[in-house]
Amino acid sequence: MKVIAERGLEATKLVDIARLAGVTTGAVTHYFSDKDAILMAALEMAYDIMFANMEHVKEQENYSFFDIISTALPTTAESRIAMTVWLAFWGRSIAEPRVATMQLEFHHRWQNIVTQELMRHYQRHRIPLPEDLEDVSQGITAQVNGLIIRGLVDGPDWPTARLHKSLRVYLEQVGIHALP
Amino acid sequence: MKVIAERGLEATKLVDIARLAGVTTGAVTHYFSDKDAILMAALEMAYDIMFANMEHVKEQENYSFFDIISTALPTTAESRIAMTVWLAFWGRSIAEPRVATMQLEFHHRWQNIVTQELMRHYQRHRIPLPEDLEDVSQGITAQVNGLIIRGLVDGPDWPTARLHKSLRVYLEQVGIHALP
DNA sequence: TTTATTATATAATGGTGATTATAAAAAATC
DNA sequence: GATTTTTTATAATCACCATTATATAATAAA
Repeated sequence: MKVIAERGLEATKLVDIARLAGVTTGAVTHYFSDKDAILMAALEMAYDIMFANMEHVKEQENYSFFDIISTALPTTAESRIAMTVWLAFWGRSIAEPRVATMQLEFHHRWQNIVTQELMRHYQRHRIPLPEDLEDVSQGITAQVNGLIIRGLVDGPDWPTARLHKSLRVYLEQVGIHALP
Repeated sequence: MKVIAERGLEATKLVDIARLAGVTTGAVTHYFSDKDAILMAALEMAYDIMFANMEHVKEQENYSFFDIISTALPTTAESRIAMTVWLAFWGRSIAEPRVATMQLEFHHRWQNIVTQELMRHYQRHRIPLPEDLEDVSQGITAQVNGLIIRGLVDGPDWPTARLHKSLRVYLEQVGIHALP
């Protein structure tokens, strides 16, 4: 993940991965069938980290919908790397069906969590569920995806505070306040 | 652009480009300094097409804000190819500063047009400009970017109608109706 | 028409890096 | 302690493809 996030997907060589891990290519190839398997493992790990961060928030007794969603934003060094990997693979999913499948699979998992947490929010605050719950959920995801790109590419212009504010404003516009 | 959109950025060979153009690599290399120059030209062309589409809408006597920004959505074969190229290059902009610079440059150009058209919308409909005009504009861009990704990757699930509806709902949520 | 210039094709070169093979070292099993 | 298995390193191979070079064809200029 570190190599991909630093060098980009195409410039990622096995030697670089090995060197960063403090071993040689022999050690790396011993554990993976081929390079593709390594790259796919990196993508999988990126998503795992994101989901783990969400789970971590859920463990708190009082968390808001915002807290859950904002874990996807590239605001920490760790999540920045993870989301950079995420972004790097979109280009590849154009041509490689296996990558596309994995991206979609994880996407739906994410989408489900968002919808679920959205329902929790409404119920907690005694707000009747909107008819277009699914649409609201999809809209939130689109907004978050857009913000992730901004945060990654336009880093200096989009520090954590701005990303958070932007997301908060959006959620308020669709009637979701930031309270736990 | 066609080759990139079909095969992906990394799998794009000079031979493929030449073949699709009906010539050999000799003809291609004669007009470009190197492969990178070809790829950059493709990215530039993708943006040019998008901007041209916007200009085309502007030429109509009655157009809405929605009409302008919906041109970015991958709803036609042409815009689909253009936006696929756009997506493919995000991954590359991680590591290659020249790509990142170009992407940012074009992004700001796009952002300016959105802000401008947003002002036009408010003025046309005698709505006072909101204080956070810039934020609204940025939010719209984030939403559109997110929808572009969905449309490209989740194609069958996100046909033109759904993309349009989703965008329309978002705009209404931020107080922008779809009338010309 | 002749010559110069440009366009295209074909072929040769060379670098890069994944993959594979072999060997040595380390760890586990007996 | 001996031997098998696993791990890691080093080296060799091999394919791929951008780049360069050379040759031919087409067009323009004289």
